[in-house]
Amino acid sequence: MKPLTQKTLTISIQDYLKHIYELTENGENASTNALARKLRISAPSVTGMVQKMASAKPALVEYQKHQGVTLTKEGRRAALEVIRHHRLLEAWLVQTLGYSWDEVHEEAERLEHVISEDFERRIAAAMGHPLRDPHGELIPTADLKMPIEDSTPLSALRPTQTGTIQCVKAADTGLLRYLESLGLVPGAQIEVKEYSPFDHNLTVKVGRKTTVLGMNITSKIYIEES
Amino acid sequence: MKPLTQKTLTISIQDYLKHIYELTENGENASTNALARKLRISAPSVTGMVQKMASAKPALVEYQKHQGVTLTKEGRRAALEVIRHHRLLEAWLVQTLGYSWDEVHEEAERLEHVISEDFERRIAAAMGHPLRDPHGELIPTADLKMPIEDSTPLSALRPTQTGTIQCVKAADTGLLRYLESLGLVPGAQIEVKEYSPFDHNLTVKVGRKTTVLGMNITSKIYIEES
DNA sequence: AATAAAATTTAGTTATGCCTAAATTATTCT
DNA sequence: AGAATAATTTAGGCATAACTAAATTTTATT
Repeated sequence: MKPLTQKTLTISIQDYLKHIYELTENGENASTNALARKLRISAPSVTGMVQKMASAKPALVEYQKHQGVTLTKEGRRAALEVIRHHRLLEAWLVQTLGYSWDEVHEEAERLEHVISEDFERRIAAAMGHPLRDPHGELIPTADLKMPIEDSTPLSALRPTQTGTIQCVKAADTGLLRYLESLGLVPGAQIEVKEYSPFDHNLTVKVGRKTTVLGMNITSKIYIEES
Repeated sequence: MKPLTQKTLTISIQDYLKHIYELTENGENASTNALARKLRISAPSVTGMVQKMASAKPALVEYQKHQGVTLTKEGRRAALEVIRHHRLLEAWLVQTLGYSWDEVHEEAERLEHVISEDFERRIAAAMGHPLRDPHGELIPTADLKMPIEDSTPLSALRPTQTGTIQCVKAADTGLLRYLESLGLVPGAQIEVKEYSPFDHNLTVKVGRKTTVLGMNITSKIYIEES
């Protein structure tokens, strides 16, 4: 008996659902292997749990051997509930406790599983039912529909095109701090100056700063064109 | 496979510690049976876990067969940490989200285990480092000392004595609502009118209301005499 | 089409935290 | 003190969610 770990590193069903949702947003099925990588557990563990979630009543996922998983209506609702919690919490932490956008993710990650529906309603109301979180990500509605994102990845823009940053799809603290230092935050005006066909790098101007950005970044920033 | 319960109703070490703290506040050891009743699990389960907590390094409790449990310094710190979280959260939920004092307990019960030290610091600072929660219970300090409670149980007062309600030690929603309807909330002035030696009932006057209270209630209300 | 490589599942194991039933130890009563 | 009762622990078991190693199925290559 050493430090008495307990706190079983068991992954909650909610986390399974959330990650399956993220993997299937593009319409594809999520492979059990991809899920395993994302959840940082072994592939057999995922297969086992996915089989249970599929044979639960009501079923949370659809699953066929070697075909990967998708969410059922039930499963999707549960996933959107967690995502709504997460994003409302991020907004709430920033607005009322002065967290910065690079600090909120971890905290929200833990809180999202334990807040009540009452708590959810109260913070949503207190903030005037926000549509997006501090990164600009859309917040699922109270009736658990995901609004449609109409902005385009920065990576799809070409020189002379301009727009407003709508959303930055990233959770990593270091990256977020870096992007903020460049002014690459939701609401910022951006103009594409140059495009390099070799590596798909874009040279962009934000405020009075000009920066060269790689695909790894431009694919994560979403723009409302103007 | 039915509704897929998961969410192991496993009791966290933090909860064990919190309940042991509550049972040993009066200086006595906590019996494993009393703990079992409080945690609503079987006595053997408690014995097993308590043995682990005692042989963990660092040990969280001291335990000898048939002698019950007490907290070690480590264990007490961990317990006070959770209690501090709980009470700060209750205060914060009331102050910033408009919860009433009878609604906060459950929510705080779940949140207390997942908030970060950073979160704790932020809400404490935002509220100006409150000394008591909405029920008047003392909040352990940031360095994890429990302040000393200097008020007396209402049950110890006798006619003509007066004072201010300092603290109401109750968590039950119904009881709290009832007490609030009688004006029996922290800060209220109270005067003892009559004492019944048979059943120890007290007749008290709060505001312009006069009420007869049984021991079950008077033992839970703490008064600062005046 | 056959074979090699990769992805995925099955089989079997482990650790944990709970349980019930039985055994033991402590306490109370006459 | 001795017997009856109550409190507590030991023993043995079960369920769950993870794991590794082996088997199988799918996909890619020649």
